[in-house]
Amino acid sequence: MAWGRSYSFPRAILHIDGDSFFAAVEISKNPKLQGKPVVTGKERGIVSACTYDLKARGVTRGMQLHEVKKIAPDAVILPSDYEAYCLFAERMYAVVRRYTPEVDEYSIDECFADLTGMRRVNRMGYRDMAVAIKRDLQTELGITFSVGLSATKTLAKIGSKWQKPDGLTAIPLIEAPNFLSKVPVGAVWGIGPNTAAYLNKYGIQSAQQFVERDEAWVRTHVSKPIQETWQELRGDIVLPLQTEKRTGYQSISKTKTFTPPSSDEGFVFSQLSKNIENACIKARRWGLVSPQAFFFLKTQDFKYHGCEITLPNPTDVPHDIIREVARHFPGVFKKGEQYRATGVTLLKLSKGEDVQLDLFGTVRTSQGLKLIFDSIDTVSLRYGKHAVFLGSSMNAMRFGAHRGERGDAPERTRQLFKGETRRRRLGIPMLGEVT
DNA sequence: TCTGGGGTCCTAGGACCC
DNA sequence: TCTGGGGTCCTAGGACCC
Repeated sequence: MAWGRSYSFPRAILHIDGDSFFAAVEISKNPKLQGKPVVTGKERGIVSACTYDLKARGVTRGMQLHEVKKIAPDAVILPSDYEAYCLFAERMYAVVRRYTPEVDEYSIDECFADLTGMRRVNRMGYRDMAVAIKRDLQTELGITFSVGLSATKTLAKIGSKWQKPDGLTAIPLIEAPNFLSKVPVGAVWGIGPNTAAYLNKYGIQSAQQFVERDEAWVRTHVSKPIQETWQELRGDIVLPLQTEKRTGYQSISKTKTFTPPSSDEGFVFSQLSKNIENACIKARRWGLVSPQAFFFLKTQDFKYHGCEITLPNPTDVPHDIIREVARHFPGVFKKGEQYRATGVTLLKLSKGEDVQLDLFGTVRTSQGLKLIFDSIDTVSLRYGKHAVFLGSSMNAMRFGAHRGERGDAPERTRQLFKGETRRRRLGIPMLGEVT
């Protein structure tokens, strides 16, 4: 059995969680903010992250920023700076890698590390390693972290959550029952509200009560992911660390809420096309192509109406997708309905076979660009200037010329479209002309 | 939870085939 | 035409996470 590979003895898994990460990065970037109540998420109008003093005053994630201002007029509200957060995340991973190569870059503000077998190399025990890593992170990043040390990812997560911010909690297996009896089962990583309610029905309130169920019960009563959680809580590793870098995505989605909501068909479609463009930008960045996409419209009462479409060929070009979406859009859009958001998901992504096309990379890129602009033009033509936020004179071009006016308000556009069938309005019969 | 955006995996059940 | 049994593939939808 290879040293360090066997899971038959307990392992030392660390979970590291940045405290109010985005807000903390902002403060680290700009020390003048030190000690001030900081909120990020300005661009979305809701709280992405906030400092602990604000949490203590009742500010929560997702809260509307105008609510925040009422509670805390002194709050410093900043837009998100994802580049900085990514940079800090990279620095976090790098610090941890000084102690072990086995690092799982779980998310932008969290990671797992397997310290097993590193005691000789680092000349210290596991707990001391956790202390040292935490200290290094704080010194070098100027941010505090909460850390959990235990035998599995799930248990380490419970540890890092145990004391926040700036905590360090080790849960040796022998002490696990004590800890787990104080943890509500719904607070366990992987057990959401639905599963928690389900387990409660069987008299399971604490994580420990779940652990105490026997294997037969678990096999027959909960799904595979929850069975795995059960094993992890008992100290058996079933969720190994993921130490490989991400190479792509299974799916890419883009959604955007607009306020106020709209019942204007052209406007809603234009939002969708914008999302498609953005999704394609991301797909191209990763060299991925999609053979299938899903789009949806979200009504004001948060109902989703959508449609899955098969693309003529795997693609990363918005033009290809917008064309197909336009075909199915009229079947999904309901007149008079108020929509608050649209979204698109590119599905079943695979690597575009551009490996040998690299030679023609520039050609390919410029073709792509051309097509993108083609599609922008196409959409602008069909759906009005709202379709993309560049062309300002579409309605003038298509309708204004003979009407001697420009229709820019959604209501106006609707008036202009009066008398035409929806299909006609959406320009479907003209697809051939534009391509 | 009066609700933003981006992901992953699992499962039940239908379609289809022998 | 009806009946039985069993396998695989696919999809819609659920649940969860950050």
